[in-house]
Amino acid sequence: MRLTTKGRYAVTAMLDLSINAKKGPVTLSDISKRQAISLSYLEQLFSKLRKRDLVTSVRGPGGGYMLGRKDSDIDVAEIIDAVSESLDSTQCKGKGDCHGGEICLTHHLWEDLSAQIHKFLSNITLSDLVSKREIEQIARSQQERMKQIKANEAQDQDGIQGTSVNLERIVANSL
Amino acid sequence: MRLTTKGRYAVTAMLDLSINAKKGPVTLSDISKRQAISLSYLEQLFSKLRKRDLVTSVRGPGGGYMLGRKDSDIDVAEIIDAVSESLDSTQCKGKGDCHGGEICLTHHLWEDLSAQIHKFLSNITLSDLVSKREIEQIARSQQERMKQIKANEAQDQDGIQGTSVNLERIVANSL
DNA sequence: ATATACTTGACTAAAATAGTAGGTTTTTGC
DNA sequence: GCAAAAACCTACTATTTTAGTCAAGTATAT
Repeated sequence: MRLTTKGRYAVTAMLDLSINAKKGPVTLSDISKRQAISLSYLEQLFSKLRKRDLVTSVRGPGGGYMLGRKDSDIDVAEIIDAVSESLDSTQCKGKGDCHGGEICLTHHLWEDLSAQIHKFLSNITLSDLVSKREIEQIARSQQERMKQIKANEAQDQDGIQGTSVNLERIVANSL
Repeated sequence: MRLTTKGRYAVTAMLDLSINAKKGPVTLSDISKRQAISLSYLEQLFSKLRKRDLVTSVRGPGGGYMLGRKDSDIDVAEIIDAVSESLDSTQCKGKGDCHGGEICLTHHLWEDLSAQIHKFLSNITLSDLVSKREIEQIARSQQERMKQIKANEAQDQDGIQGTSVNLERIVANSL
């Protein structure tokens, strides 16, 4: 288990989906604008999320991404695991031995620790997050702005980023 | 709170101190050999640990580092905090507002999450870790080897690393 | 005095993170 | 059928963080 900004990006994007994809697929382009995450980076992340069936995709015009399951069935740990690199358990994988047969020193400890952090994060679902009142309020105001943005596509991007609430940045400073 | 290899290195080194510095200071050079962490990287880490008074240093011949407090008073969270980069709370630092006065979206959630992970790690002390029986056993066999190493300093380093139990590597694959 | 060992700063190398660019499918609507 | 919208895919680049190296100090026990 590794906690870095990558996982936060992923959780933020999934949160955005959870809020905005209730009535149909949402494009990465929209998420990119709302959360100020680069489109291609989102593509990379969603490729991994799709492989774990955390999201489903619809191709073609009007397409986009939706949650792969109910938001109450998707937990934070799953999302972070999906986008984080391989767990890199090069040695002593659960066998309790390593380094020439000697007992694995702090192995059990860190396994415990890791397991407990994982368990903690796996008890928090997307729906837990979304159900916070303030989140929905701000999400609504973002949807309002998206309409304006779409109505006036020619507008410069600085304006969009300057006024749009930035889920990612909010998330970034806490974990 | 950020969980990366850096924090694991630091915790591993502190564990080594906790085990080996009971009767006097331990040099970074010894830790470097036992845990296969580069001396200079240890120097960087211990500089930060010293600033937080997690370790004390003794200069001159026979000097080295010791724990700054009882191992039962040093927790994992403190160690990770000490070596990890600034918490980077560029915005909405506890004020609950950001982005032009709008309510901070997922701020409270992640603050909670971070706080709970932190709390979890702060409940695990070095002495908790050291008290695991296997750890002490293997530590003793490491001390035996150190004697041999010191008795025959001219020996090549590959031999040392090849036979020495590598605390760091054991730790690395679990979190 | 002098060897030991901490201390500091500047520098380099490798890895992970983040972003760019350019394409190819697939699907919809005209 | 065709054009546009969107996912999908591959390769490349830039930035940041980690990790390690080097060299010149400073303090201190013997």
